[in-house]
Amino acid sequence: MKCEKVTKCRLDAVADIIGSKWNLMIIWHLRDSTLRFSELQSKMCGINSKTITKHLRDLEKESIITRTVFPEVPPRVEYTLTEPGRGILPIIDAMLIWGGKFRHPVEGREGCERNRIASAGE
Amino acid sequence: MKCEKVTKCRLDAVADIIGSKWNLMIIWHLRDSTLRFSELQSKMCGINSKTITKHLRDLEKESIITRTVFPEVPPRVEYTLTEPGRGILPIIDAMLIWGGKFRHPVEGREGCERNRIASAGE
DNA sequence: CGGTATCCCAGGCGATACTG
DNA sequence: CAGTATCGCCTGGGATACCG
Repeated sequence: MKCEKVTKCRLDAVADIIGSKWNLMIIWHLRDSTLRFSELQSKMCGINSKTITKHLRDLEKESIITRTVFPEVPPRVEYTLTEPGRGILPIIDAMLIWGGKFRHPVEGREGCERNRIASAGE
Repeated sequence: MKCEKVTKCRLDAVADIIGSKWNLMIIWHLRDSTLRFSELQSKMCGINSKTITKHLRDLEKESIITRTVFPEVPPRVEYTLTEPGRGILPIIDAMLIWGGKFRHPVEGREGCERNRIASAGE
């Protein structure tokens, strides 16, 4: 039976990486600077450490980011985009542009749902 | 606390559409022709009708595809990409190109996981 | 600090059956 | 043909707690 087009399956594979919200965000946040675990976590609306770890590991496995551990006393781990990883940036840009063109601007006031509760009083 | 960048949240929204494997595939298959429900379904490794229906409805709601019902005796429903929808095509292209550049070609023999079972031998 | 382990629920998706 | 309904598994991901 098999799928009639390989294209589709390729797409399928690529979508596993590009298709994940979290992956996209990690890559995006790493766009112009190396970040540490905690920095990433806080930038991403306080995403769960379990979740972020998983995606970080995936991206590392896919050679999209590199993970550097500094064996210091207060442990430090830094994440950086690799070259292949940087190749995704233009794609994200395109997505954002598309979003800007066809979707209503979304003022930004609503932020992400995840910390609407946290910012409660706000 | 709030996310420091709106960009991220935008990305989040766009990822809801572009970030879904199925959505991507539907859009891709519609790239150069209108297709009927069953055509789409068979092109996509025999994806479940429930699943495909859901995504089709989502995309329709987002004005990425249009759904045309022909009130004929054997019912016919056709799906077509809208203009905004076509705007996603270049992005998918970029994804595919990226995939081709940085990931090993993936000969295609493995097809999609979903019917590896069907092709058993593996 | 940077995780891992555990629990748990909501949702995604497949299979199957049924309908207009 | 083009769905909808139901069931049931599995993963994603949040919360919490603990560790090197």
